[in-house]
Amino acid sequence: MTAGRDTTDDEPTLVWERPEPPHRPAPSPLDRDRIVRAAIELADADGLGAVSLRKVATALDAGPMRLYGYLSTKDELLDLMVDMVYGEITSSAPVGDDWRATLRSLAHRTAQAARRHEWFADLLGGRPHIGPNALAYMEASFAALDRAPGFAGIDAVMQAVSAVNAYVIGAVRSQTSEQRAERATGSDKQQWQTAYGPYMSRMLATGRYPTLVKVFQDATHPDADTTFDAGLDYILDGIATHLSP
Amino acid sequence: MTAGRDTTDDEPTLVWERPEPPHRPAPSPLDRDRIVRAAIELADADGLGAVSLRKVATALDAGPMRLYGYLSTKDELLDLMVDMVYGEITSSAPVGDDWRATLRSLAHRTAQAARRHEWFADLLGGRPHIGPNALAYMEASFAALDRAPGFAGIDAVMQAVSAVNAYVIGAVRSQTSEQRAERATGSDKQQWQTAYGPYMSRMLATGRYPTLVKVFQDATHPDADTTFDAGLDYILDGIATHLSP
DNA sequence: CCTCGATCGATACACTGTATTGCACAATAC
DNA sequence: GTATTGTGCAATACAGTGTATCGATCGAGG
Repeated sequence: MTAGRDTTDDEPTLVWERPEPPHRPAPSPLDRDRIVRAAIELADADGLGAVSLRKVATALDAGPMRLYGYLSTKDELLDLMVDMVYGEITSSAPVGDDWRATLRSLAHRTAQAARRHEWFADLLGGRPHIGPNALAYMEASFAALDRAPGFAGIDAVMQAVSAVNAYVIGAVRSQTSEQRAERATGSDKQQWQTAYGPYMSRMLATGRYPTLVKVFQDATHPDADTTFDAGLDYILDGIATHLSP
Repeated sequence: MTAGRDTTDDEPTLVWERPEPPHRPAPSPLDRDRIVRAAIELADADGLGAVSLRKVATALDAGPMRLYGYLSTKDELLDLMVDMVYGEITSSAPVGDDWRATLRSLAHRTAQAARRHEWFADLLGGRPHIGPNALAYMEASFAALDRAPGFAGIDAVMQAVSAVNAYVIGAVRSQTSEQRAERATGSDKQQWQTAYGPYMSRMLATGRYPTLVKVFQDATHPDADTTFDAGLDYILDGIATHLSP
């Protein structure tokens, strides 16, 4: 009405059909941190398998190839995700004076982070972690032991750190595996029984695993935290007993 | 010549062009073990990424879909691969009377198997291992501690086994990661220096990692076996000191 | 000899990571 | 002012993945 333009004339009005710029629709500056955060959000919600460059890109209103301006490969994205979690772990790290307390705190924070980000365990230890935050994690561990008395030289410190790290990696993986199993059965033990029960019953009935039968029957399966702490204490005690007096 | 048959007559001679049956070209019975072995061969040679159902199938002179008669999913194949390695580990397992010797032996055999099969570490601990050989591994661990004096009940046994397993998983992963790094640099330390050297130098120069600097400078980096054994001893000692007298 | 049921191959589909290509704009040179 | 250059993005393309579906072909049973 007002302008008197009808859509019957299609050719000239086509210019009106483009209220948005043909290209560059608000390019949305898009730095690495936003990319990594989007990827982590996807992974937290739907698992590592849901992290594809296409999905990350569309979550940021961009084409897949756009990411290659900030990343050179998908593995690099995964590395950055891992390092961001290390950032969560080392942020506000308590600088205790006791080396055992410091290592325990780092281990606990790692386990907590792995509970928040189930995919973390899948990436942990798979390739060298040398991002800035992973280095900060290592620095905190080494520094705690380096300050402590009794450690005979830097080599002893390194062996202790390696041992604790190995344990944490394995324990976190086990914890995540258990967490997944629990969640997959709908937080209901009955389904697990019906899913794996027959197989396990058949296996245990073969008589080849007498001790496992006892374990299944008698053991009170403690929660993951207790097991995690118990193992951690084994290692820390083992390290402590090897200190020079 | 001899038979006087020319290829100009194509129609009737076509039957000679089929020396092999049109379908079922020697169906090659193909059981699960052969499939798993082929997959392991591929993984050993070119890594886990080279294990695709198509490649495994063609290695067995079969179409990809043929495998689905024996496997229901690719993850199942990976599980079977893992369990076959557990079979290598537990085959001819020494039944020592000393629980520490038994656990140490199992750990060492695991580490050796992981060296033979670099992909093993990637799969280790990622999902529950409940194959027959993995169960045998667990049975051996549990039995060793169950026979041993000093363990107060099956719960103590379970916590000890969990701790050792977690350590072994993490240590094997670290070992494999290191093995890959060494191999990737052409078994030459110079290349690693030029590849990651600049980045590491920059990072260490920031002054945020003073202890890491010391470690890089002063530490004599021992071989993987020594570190592995040292950590294992920490755990075993820690467990031993927690025994009831 | 014929039919039925199982088995296997071919095809197809949605999806992956990434190389390449081409185009629309910004900034620069005259 | 116009012409040119360069840059960054999107579109396209490709090889490869796991797996569902569909026919054809074979053996066995009547």
